[in-house]
Order: sequence, then structure tokens, then C-alpha cells
Amino acid sequence: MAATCEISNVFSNYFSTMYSSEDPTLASVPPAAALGADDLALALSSPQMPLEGTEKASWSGEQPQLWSKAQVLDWISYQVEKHKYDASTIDLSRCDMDGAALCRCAPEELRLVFGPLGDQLYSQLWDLTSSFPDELSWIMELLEKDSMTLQEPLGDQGPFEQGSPFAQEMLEDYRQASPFYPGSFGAGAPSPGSSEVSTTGTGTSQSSHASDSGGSDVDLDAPDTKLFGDGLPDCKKGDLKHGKRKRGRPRKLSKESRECVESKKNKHAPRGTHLWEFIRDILIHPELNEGLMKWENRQEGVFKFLRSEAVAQLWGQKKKNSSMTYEKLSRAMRYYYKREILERVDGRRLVYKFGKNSSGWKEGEVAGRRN
DNA sequence: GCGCACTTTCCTGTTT
DNA sequence: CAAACAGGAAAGTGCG
Repeated sequence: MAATCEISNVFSNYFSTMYSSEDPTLASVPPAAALGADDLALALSSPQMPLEGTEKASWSGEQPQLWSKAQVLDWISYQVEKHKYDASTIDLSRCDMDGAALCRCAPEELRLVFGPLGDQLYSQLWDLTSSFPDELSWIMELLEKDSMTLQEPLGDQGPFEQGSPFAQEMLEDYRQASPFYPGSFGAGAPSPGSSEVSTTGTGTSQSSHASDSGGSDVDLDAPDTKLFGDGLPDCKKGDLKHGKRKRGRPRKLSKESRECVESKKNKHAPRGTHLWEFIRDILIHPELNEGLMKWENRQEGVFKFLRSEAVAQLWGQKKKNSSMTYEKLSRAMRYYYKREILERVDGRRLVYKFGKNSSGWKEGEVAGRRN
């Protein structure tokens, strides 16, 4: 089980880097992709100086690799102010990147965009990244350990087997994008843009919630593995003890005992990315969604679940709900019909279609957000 | 505290 | 027959 959990956590973590809108900082700062040059200029001209008092910068304490676009912007603003740099000379259109993208920039690139400040940014960034532990190595270690020690039947708990090409690819991508890996930082290699797409406000019926903050969703959840190891008999008591029940309709007792282990870790998954956005973001990253979903008709927004349970598990991981199933996920999907976020595709199993109230999946939009 | 949005969970029945 | 679909109902959290 732990092995599966860790692998899923890798995915969770990976995908979480794509969801800049989940970042609490975005509640006040719109995604950079949605900003015009004027907005960026405004952001840079009135930089957040968060270091007064006990206030912390949005980006501080978090790995640059995982910064959202807004955090990148904050950090740049901070650096501009700190170095008394003339922000008007900065090519604002090129500030639209998240932490991962920023970390992939070579010094020359930074110099190109930020002028003399580029060198400062590069060295500051390097300092920041160096101050964090090698996270991926930690994950890899866990994976290796788990694969050595765990042989328990996974049942349908984990769709991601050890050594799954998808898992490997995810890790590989992470490795390539990670500044913690020598050779990746500053290599300036063209990226597939995997981490450059942030979930933006949709401007649709649910846009009022587009700024929902799911908090930092970087949940490597190391403690979770511990949770599975102790106190299991008190599972139900534990839930009551916290005075909060699990989200949604309470499960029947007969099932609860079976899923005691899982519910223990499910305190409450903060609201963040919506399901349809999660689905969309898997779809628009063909390099990542291999085997999970595919476009049936990209122009029309028709897509199909290839590994429905795997996607459900991934969604569950994201929401810290390991009992998520495709059945439940699909119920949520069906609610989207009414809101026209999805349209019905009759007669075709596992096939859905984005509706007029969804956005960000069209090729034009995606390209726009990547540039 | 209330109402709404957005799920999550369960369930029953239907379709593929 | 199993899996997927459909949709009602109830319940949870977060937010305004």
C-alpha cells in the first residue's frame, strides 16, 4: 500500500505544481497568464514587500520549483525592489512563468529578460533552491525502499504499479525540470511546458470560485505513511475526536470498517482545483497523461477515460481521499452537465465532452497560456 | 448563522 | 453478468 501511496503522491505532487491557482497567494493575485502587460507592470511597480513584521512573502518557505506564476511575480517584484532596479526595462511578457519554468532558465535567458538583474536573479534562485533538500531523491529513496519491502497485494487500491512507465515518466519529467538536478538548472532546455500551464480563472459560471484556494497542495505526505502504521483500531474514534466528519455523505458502517485505514488520513481536503480543471489539465499535458485519458476530438473537446479508476485514484490523491472511485468521480462529472461545463456524449462509455462553460482546453487557449 | 457552490457518498434502476 | 451510466438524496466544507 505504501508503495502505491508514494507513487501516487509523486503524481499528486507533480500535478500540484501545475495548479498555481491552488496557491493561496492567488486569491489576491490573478494568474500571470491572465494578466496583461499593464497588470504585470502594475505588479512590478508596486511590489509586494512582505517582509515587514511577521508577514512572509508568498514565495518564501516554498521551493522555487513549486512556485506559482503569482509567486514568481512576487519574487521578481521583490528582487526588483530590493535591487532598486528599473522595472520598465523588463520585458514583461516574459515574466509569465511559474517556478519550474523560472528554474529552467539559463543565466543568459534571465539576463535577456531582466538585464543586469538577471544575474542577481539567477544567483538568488540558486541560493534558494540549494537551501531545500533534494526532494526527488527522497521520493526515489522511498520508492526504492517500498519496492524492496512491499509485496502486499494492492488490489484496486493503486492503479500505478511499480515501474509503471507513467510513473517513470513523471519522475523523469520532474527530474528534468528540477533545479535540484545538476544539468537541469540553467540548461535552458526547451520544456514541454508541462509545468507552465496554470489553472486560470475560467470566467465561467463558477469563476466566482476560481480563486478558491486549496492551499499549497504539495503533499508529499510523508506523515501519512505513519498514519497507516499506528492507531488503526481507533480510526472511527479519531474522526469523531476531531469533531469533523469526512466530507460528503457518511459511509455506511459496514464499509467504514473496511476503509478505516484510508479514512484516517482524510481529514478534509481543502477546496481547490475543480474536478473538471483537474481533468482538463491532465488532458492538455499529453506528455503526462499517457494511459490515463485521451482526446477523442480535440477540437470538439471530446475526451475519453482510458484508465478511469487510475484517474479517480489520482483525483483522490489530490483531494486526499484515497477512497475515491470512478463511480464517485463520474457522479461529480454528471453534475457538470447541468452547469454546461460538460456535455453529454450519448452511447459512448467513458466519453465526455467539455461544454461551453469550461475553458482552457482549446488548443489556442493552451498555446496562449504556454507563451 | 444561513444559503449557496461544489463536491462526496450512497443508492436504485437502466443501458451497454 | 459486469461495468458504466443516470440521477435523486443526503451530507460535508468553504465562502460570502
